[in-house]
Amino acid sequence: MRTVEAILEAMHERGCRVTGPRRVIVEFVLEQCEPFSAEDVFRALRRVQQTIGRATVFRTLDLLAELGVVERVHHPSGTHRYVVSSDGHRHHVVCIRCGRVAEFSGCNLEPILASIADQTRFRILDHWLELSGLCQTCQGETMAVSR
Amino acid sequence: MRTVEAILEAMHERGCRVTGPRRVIVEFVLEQCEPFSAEDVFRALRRVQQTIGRATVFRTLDLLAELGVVERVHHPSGTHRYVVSSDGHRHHVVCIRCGRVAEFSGCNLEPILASIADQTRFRILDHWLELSGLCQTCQGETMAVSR
DNA sequence: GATTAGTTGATACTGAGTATCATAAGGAGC
DNA sequence: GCTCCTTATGATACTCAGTATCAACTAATC
Repeated sequence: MRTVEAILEAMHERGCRVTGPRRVIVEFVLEQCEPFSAEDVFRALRRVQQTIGRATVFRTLDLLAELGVVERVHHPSGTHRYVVSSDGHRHHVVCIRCGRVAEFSGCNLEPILASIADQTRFRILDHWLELSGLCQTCQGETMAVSR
Repeated sequence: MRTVEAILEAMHERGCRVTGPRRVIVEFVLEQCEPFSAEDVFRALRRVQQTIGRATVFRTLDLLAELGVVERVHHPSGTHRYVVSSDGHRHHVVCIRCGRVAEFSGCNLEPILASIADQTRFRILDHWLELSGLCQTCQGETMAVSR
């Protein structure tokens, strides 16, 4: 797990300035354990620091994505979410009822990717596996209330 | 490959009306062999039929997605694209340079999904595997022009 | 042909994200 | 600590994708 200071240091090494707003955003982002939108960050920080600008939030999240601190996740709505990237390669399952997200590791897609590369003649550089379903809680509820 | 008439018939069976705009949109969609945005459809059809409305295009594409005629694909920009779906369960590889899309079948994810369900306690209902990379043509080009 | 419920298109709106630009402030060098 | 230069900021206005509304229209059933 990276610390706020380590991330700000990485920014500095990259030739970026360590500013108040960036520090506040990094601190906020590291506290999140669920995916969040830029708007979430903006709204939460507005409550703490009235003056922070929307553009700054977007810019800083872009920077954090470039630094590998967060990852952009596509949301079915078509908007971006961000997740703090943990070590290793991870994916998410989204609950279609309550929106809860679970992470899982070890997707072991390599053999599949190899056969696809073969089939399509593409060089596969990235993959995005997104699952949806019902979390444990909502499984119970849907027994009663059928959808 | 489905025909325009078969699709309009499916709409009718579903209790939807077969209207002029829907016919025009279905005809246009079936001609596409590359992914397209709703805006693409709107602009192309506006040239042919001045009066078609933006909302109608979005609504009809939604309907076609429900009927399984087209599939929604996420685009790195965060907007939706549509592709005409062929038979069976298929996924796509999108070229990050030219936007070309290749389909592939036989994703064989079942063992992986089972282990994920086990790990997360979710009941997995749907999965979405989307790959990005370089198509054969762009692989050649990037050798010369490094990115 | 009359009826009626689904569909349309114009319009205005929302929400995410970007462009612009004058002002503020980090930090390197002294 | 101070200066200066450059980057970063935030307010604002904008774009773009997609949605909501609603009166007018029309497909399809009788």
